[in-house]
This record gives sequence, structure tokens and C-alpha cells, in this order.
Amino acid sequence: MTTEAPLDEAQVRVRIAPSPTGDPHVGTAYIGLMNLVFARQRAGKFVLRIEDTDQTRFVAASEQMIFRSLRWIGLAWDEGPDVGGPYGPYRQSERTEIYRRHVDLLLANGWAYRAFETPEELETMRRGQLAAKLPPRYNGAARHLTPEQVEANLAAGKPCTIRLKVPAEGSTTFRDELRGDITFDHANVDDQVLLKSDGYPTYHLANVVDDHLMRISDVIRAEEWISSTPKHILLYQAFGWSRPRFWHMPLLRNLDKSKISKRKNPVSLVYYQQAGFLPQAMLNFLGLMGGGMPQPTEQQIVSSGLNTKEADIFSLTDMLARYDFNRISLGGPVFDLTKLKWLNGEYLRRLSPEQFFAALRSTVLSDTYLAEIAALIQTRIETLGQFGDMTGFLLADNVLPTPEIFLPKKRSLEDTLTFAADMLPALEASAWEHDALDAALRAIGQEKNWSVKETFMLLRAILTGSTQSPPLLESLIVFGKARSIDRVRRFLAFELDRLKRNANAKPLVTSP
RNA sequence: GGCGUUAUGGUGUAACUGGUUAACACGUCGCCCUCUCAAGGCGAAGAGUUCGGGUUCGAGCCCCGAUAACGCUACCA
Repeated sequence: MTTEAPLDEAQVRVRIAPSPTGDPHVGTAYIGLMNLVFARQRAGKFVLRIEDTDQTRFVAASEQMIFRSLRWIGLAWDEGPDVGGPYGPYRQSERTEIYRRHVDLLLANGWAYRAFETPEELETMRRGQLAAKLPPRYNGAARHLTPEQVEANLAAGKPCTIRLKVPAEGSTTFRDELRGDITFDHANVDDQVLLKSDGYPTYHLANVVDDHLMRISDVIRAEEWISSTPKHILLYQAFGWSRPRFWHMPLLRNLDKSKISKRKNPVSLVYYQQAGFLPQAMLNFLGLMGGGMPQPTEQQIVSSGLNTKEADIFSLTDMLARYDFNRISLGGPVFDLTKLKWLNGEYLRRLSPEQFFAALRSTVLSDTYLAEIAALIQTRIETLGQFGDMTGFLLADNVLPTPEIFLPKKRSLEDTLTFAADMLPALEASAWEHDALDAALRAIGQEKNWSVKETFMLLRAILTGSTQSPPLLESLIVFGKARSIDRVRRFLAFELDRLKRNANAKPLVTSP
């Protein structure tokens, strides 16, 4: 019976495994919170592991930002790259040797094979299948390579990947703790690449190996992973390991119900911090996503003298006491800024005047921020009293230029909005420093045949709400990437919406 | 296209093991307070539980079938 199991077998260990590919994501914070609550409720350990196996998407500063942002909303991990722990290293790029060894094991026992197709060949294969209305899958050709052929390819120095040999027949069933049994036919499971040709593992391999080696008991992750879970189960089997429990949490959504994305929502934790959301409000809001927190009963409300609205207001401590993983509702919750703002307002009002002032001084009016702004305008004002005249856009949240400001008479609204929309990915991709931004903006202007002046003017209008401002690039840098991009996004959303409203209103006006 | 998951007002969630007029919060609207705007107080509208069948005295809760949304379908995670 389970009572005989050694203690550490019973120990709950969970983990989050963010990838340092950009700004820390609200989804990471959400899953992190769930993991933290789960662990703390069961006297378990919460591990942070960095999944930096994709060299092409690696962003150097990202890891530190992840640490800072997660700590900011109040998540504390027991083990991780920065705090150490008995099962390290906790950065996958430092574990490549481990994956190599394990993949050799699979090669030896026939659960994996080498494949020599180039990415281009795979791409044409995929396109062909799609064109023929077939499911795009690897055709398994390399399974039939003879040992001699493999040797010859290797000797010729041909790069190769190592793929999982998914059984041709049968199916894999696993239990999702929130949904029950889920079954996948092997016919629908692809021969997943486990080791890339650059020697790094893919998520699937690294994840399973690390979860096992780090003795993870419960994998609490987002729903998007359900379809790859059979691959993971197969790997556990191939290694002869027992598998953890799986809890797939619902996916956070945009207003239109698609998976939350930066095109439609601010998703960077850095944004929320810089825009002046309080971490406790953020945490509270994430705790609301997907249910799990029992509503206080009528009796509890009466006996504790609470206002009914306080049912939605709770701290991490409350969550540890009351959060119930059996009560999670599986429909993907919309990440609704409106409610988050209401919550944040509630928390703001509960601060003492001193705390409130301190909160201002540590964020939107911090010395460092003000110093950066000051540097921008020293040569541009004549009295200190004019400080606010030129810097309001850096202190305000909602800045929307009127058409007179952002739309020169000779240009159409459509062209302008299209251009602004194209700026978004360009800004997103750019490093947030002068030369990179300058190059990015000039490049996109050239592409569209806009003069540098026109390009900069449009962005200036969007960022500052005015045609005159401190230098654009410096202003962008001071305001920050997350907030600047959000400002462009909001401008677009507003104008597109206005366009739509006008179009709808048109029938009322006599058409030409 | 294939596979998987999900489905309660605009949004987040409730509704004890099927049992009276589907509850709370956000948002919206109105009123009160008020020099304004918020906050606060009071009130209203808004879903018959995606749709169609079935079981049952009785179904949001159980069964069957549709539909839709979402996710995955990469040498990304």
C-alpha cells in the first residue's frame, strides 16, 4: 500500500518551465500561481526550470525578467537556477549531456531512430500532404534505414535528428486529473523529433527527462499540451519510468476567445508592472481565472460581515486556505482587463495614503523614471513649471491622438492604419535601443514608401498624442517597450472600432 | 483536413449527491450623494443554461446525436 512508500515518493513536487524567449507572460504567471498553490497546500516543493533549448528564439535578458516578474507578483520557488536545489542544474541548456545520454538509451532499446531529412525536405513533404488534404506528418521513412545506411550518413557528416518511434498500432490513454481519461490513437501521434540536429533536445524530451530526474509528481500546465501528452507518456514508458499526474489548466483567452496573445492584449508582466497594476491585484485576478476559489456561502458572508463583492477579493493566503483544484471550471476564461482594473482600483483604495504615495513613487513616479524624463526635456523648457507640458504623455495612461494630429490631409485613413498595424511587429521584433529602433522604423518606412519624417511623425502622434514632442526614439526608450507597444495597439483598436462604428452608421447618411 | 478539449447573461464564476421564479461579482443603464469626476449608496435591464432528442413526476446537472469555439497538427515551447 501507499503507506509503505518512502517519504520522498509521496512528496508533492511541481514545476513551471518558462522559456526565455521574450517578456515574461501572464500565462506563465497564471500557471505559476496554480503550481505554487498546489505545492503549498500539500507541503510540496515548487520548482522553477528554465527551458532554453531553442537557440533561435533565445533572448538574453529574458531570464532575469522572468525571475523579477514572477517574484513581483509574489511567486516564490523553492528550487531554480537562481536559488539552486538538489536536482540541478535547473537550466536546460546546462543539461545537454543528460539528454544525450538518455537519447542514446532510446536509440539502444529501439524507441528512437536517426532521421536525416533536412528542414527543407520536411517542409516540402508537409506542403505535399496538405495539398493532398492529408494530415501533415513525418512519413517515417528513416525508420527503414539500414544500420549501414545510417553509418554511411553519419560518416558523411550529414546532420540528423533523433525521432521517437511511435508504435504503429494501438493507442495511448492517460488520465487528466481535471477531465478524466483521454485516449489518442497512435495513428494520430507523429514521430516527434526528440533531439534536434544542433544537439539540443526538443521540449518533449527535455521535459520528460527533467520531470523524472527532478522527481516531479504533478505536472500542472496549460491545456495546449494535451495533444502532446501521449508522446510524453510514450517516453515515460520507453524509459521504464512511472509517470506523474497531469493537470491541464484552461487556456487564458482574448476577448474574442482565442488563446491570449500579444496582438490583442497586453500579455507581458512587465507591462502590468509599469502601467501601475499592483501585484496583489494581479495575483487575485489570476486566481479568479478558471474558478477554483469557492464562493463564500451566504452564511459566511453574513457572519463575517463581508460585503458580497468581497467574494472576488482574496489574497494568496486565502487561496492557500480555500482554493480547490476539484472546482476548476474548464472553459477558457477571458482575461478581461476591465475586471482586472476594477480589482486594482479596489486594492488601491485600500492602501493608506502613505502606502499609496509610496506605490506611486516606486512605479510611475519613481526617481529613475523621472530622471530619465528630465534628461529628455532639460534643453526644451524654459521654466521648471513647464515640465508637465512636454512630458504628460509619459505620465498618462490613455493617450489618443485626434485625426487632425495623426492623419495628414494627403493620406487615407486606411493607409495610415495599415501602416500603424505593420509597425507593431516591427517594434516587437526590435531591440529597445536607439540604433535598432531607428533601423527598424526606417526599414518599415522604406518598405512602404513612406519618408522617414512621415514614419516618425505617425508614431510620434500615436505615442505622444501630439505633433511636437521630445525626440521620438528616446521617448520610446524611456516609456518602455511593453507600454509603447500597448499604446500603438490601443490606438489601432480604437481607430478600427471607430471605423466600424462609422461604417455601421453609414446607412443613416445618404450615400454618394 | 486530422486529432483533442470545451460549452451557464457582454465578462469571470455559483447552483449540495437531478428538486421551487438560475445566484454573486465586473461591466452597462438609471436614481441618490455632490462644485466636477471618481468613490459610495439604491435600483434596473440582461441568460432559461449552444442546439436537437431521450431517461425521469422533475434536468444546467444523467444518456445519445449534432453544432460551434478553442488547442495541437514545427529540428517553438
